[in-house]
Amino acid sequence: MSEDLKLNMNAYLPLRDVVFQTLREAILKGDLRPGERLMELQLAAKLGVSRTPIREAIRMLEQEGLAVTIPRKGAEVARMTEKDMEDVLQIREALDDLAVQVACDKITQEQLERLMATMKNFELAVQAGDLSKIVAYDVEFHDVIYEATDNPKLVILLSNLREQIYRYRVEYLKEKENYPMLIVEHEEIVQALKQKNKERVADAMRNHIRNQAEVVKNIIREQE
Amino acid sequence: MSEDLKLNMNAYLPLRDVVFQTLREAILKGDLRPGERLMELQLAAKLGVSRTPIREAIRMLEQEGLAVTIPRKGAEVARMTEKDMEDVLQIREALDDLAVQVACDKITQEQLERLMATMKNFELAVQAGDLSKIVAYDVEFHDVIYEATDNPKLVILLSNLREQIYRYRVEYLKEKENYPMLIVEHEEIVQALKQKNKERVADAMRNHIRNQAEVVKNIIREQE
DNA sequence: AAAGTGTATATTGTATACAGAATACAATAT
DNA sequence: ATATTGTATTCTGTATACAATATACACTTT
Repeated sequence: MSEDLKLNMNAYLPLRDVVFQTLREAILKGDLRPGERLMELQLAAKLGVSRTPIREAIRMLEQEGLAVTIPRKGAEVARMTEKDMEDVLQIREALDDLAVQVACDKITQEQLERLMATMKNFELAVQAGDLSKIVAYDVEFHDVIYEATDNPKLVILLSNLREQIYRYRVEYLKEKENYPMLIVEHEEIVQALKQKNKERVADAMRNHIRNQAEVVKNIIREQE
Repeated sequence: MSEDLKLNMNAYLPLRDVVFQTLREAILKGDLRPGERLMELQLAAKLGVSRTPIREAIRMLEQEGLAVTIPRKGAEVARMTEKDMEDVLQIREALDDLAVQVACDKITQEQLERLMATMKNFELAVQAGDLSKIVAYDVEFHDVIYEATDNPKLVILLSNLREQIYRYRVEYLKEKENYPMLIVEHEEIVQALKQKNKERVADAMRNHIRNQAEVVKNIIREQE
């Protein structure tokens, strides 16, 4: 933990939430590395708060699968083996499959338009080579589909799964040569959704997820 | 919160874990009702601990979807509308479908035997009319299948979903006339698993879950 | 050297104190 | 009567103090 974590002091949120968001982002960006210990006093000092909100934020990170705590030993950033990632991806595939099929029935015209707009923005970000926008629009693309399911619990679950994958996937998105395929895959998904063709949309999504899976697993394999 | 919650003082677990288990069980058994406020001081006094472990336990209950907290207002036992339950069941159906298909490939001979033994125990418990055993063996039946997936993250997710359903389903299990169908459904699942017939096993599980779904939704509808 | 023991230190676990926000309710004004 | 304000009270949010445990490391023993 070499970097200066800094709180984004949003006056009216409980500190635990602010701390949670801060630590979460640090983990996702890789500033806090897998296996790194999350020591309460240290974090409290660094963030200028007491241990109480730190502890509560850590409990929340556990929820998300981003931290693991061993009683009387403390918490650390969750490590992920290739097997762990395979497990997560297996679940994500099943739920994304569900999401996209439900979305097929329920997606509104307005959501479809947002989806296309997001896809366009994604392409523009790719052309501009703006990594943070690329990531943001990729996330938004999938979020629109998730929201179209009209199942908030599913949205939360999928966001959570994606989060666990993304902290490795960011590496992948740095490689420009991967963008064209992503764009094609997204377009295929949108086309299938427009046609409300469940089989096609499920195939397209499965293909998209599996391609991600390969890449992410390679990254983990390299790290290990 | 009229009943006396009592801690099961397991010397070496952090109090937050003991409190968590205690509150969790109280919610699942219905001793703490949906919508009931979880007030820190009150709970702390009742359980004979300070607010700190109570607060952390509440954060953990949030994880499980059993509590909801509103900043500066406090926590309450999560309410569930029929729509919420439909959302949960939709997810559970997808994941149980995944679980049972993976189990088809991976289940070991020993696990199959445990499954049959559990089914037998379930039937005996039904004959004896022992509700707590009926519930326990029903849970175990599904747990064996979950574990056969060799995907611990999936096991946790499914246990969590089941938990959200079970606190309503307990009502249903009190009605003896429902048992014969449960037994038949379980048998069908085991048969299909033995044959490693993925389609049949998926159909059987889907049927089992959907029947549950109807019952649970009726119970909620009555409550509302 | 290797294994074990003792002690200092670091870290988590728990209780408590205090500050600030939400709530309930009475008093007042409209 | 209804709405509004003020105030007491209850509750959460946060910091901090103290206790219990784990860890590291020097020291002893074999």
